[in-house]
Amino acid sequence: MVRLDGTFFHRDCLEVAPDLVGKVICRRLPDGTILQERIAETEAYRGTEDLACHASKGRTPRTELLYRESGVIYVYLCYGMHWLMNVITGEPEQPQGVLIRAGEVHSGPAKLTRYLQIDRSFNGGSFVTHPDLWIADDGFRPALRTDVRVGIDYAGEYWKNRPWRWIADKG
DNA sequence: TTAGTGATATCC
DNA sequence: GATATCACTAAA
Repeated sequence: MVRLDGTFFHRDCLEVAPDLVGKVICRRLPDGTILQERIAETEAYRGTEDLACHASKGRTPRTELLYRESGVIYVYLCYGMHWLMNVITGEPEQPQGVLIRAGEVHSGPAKLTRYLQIDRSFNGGSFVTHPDLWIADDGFRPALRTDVRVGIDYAGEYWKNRPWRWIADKG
């Protein structure tokens, strides 16, 4: 198991998102327990022109993290009760990131963060340096398939139909 | 299909 | 200060 470093995340989100599927997300709890789960699904959000990307709404305190350096952890609350976790990718000042959409065991972005006990306290940290949250490569390379992104009907026909969701193929 | 929940942005 | 919106989930 090798922890992913800055060079892994320092690429376009359209490269990082498929590469993240099959990687192992690791979380050390306060009592020392280490949780691990393989990533089964990711989505890419790319730039201000991508109407599904939060940065398309403008640069605000909330979206500021998208402009930070790759590897930064972006966690936000959705529908008042669900924490969603992203990793920032690409060049600083170019807002883009990858949503960790599901694990092998816990399907659904909010189920995964609930299992891993991730909340806003991780927002602004980094997958490269955080002592209790990181992503590792154990050499496994799953077969992938793609699909459109979920829950972005508001983004218009073009962006809604980008095949920017990557899913580990079963079997 | 719908309720539940609260941060965020936008409009007074 | 008020309101509308939202990268979701569970129950029915």
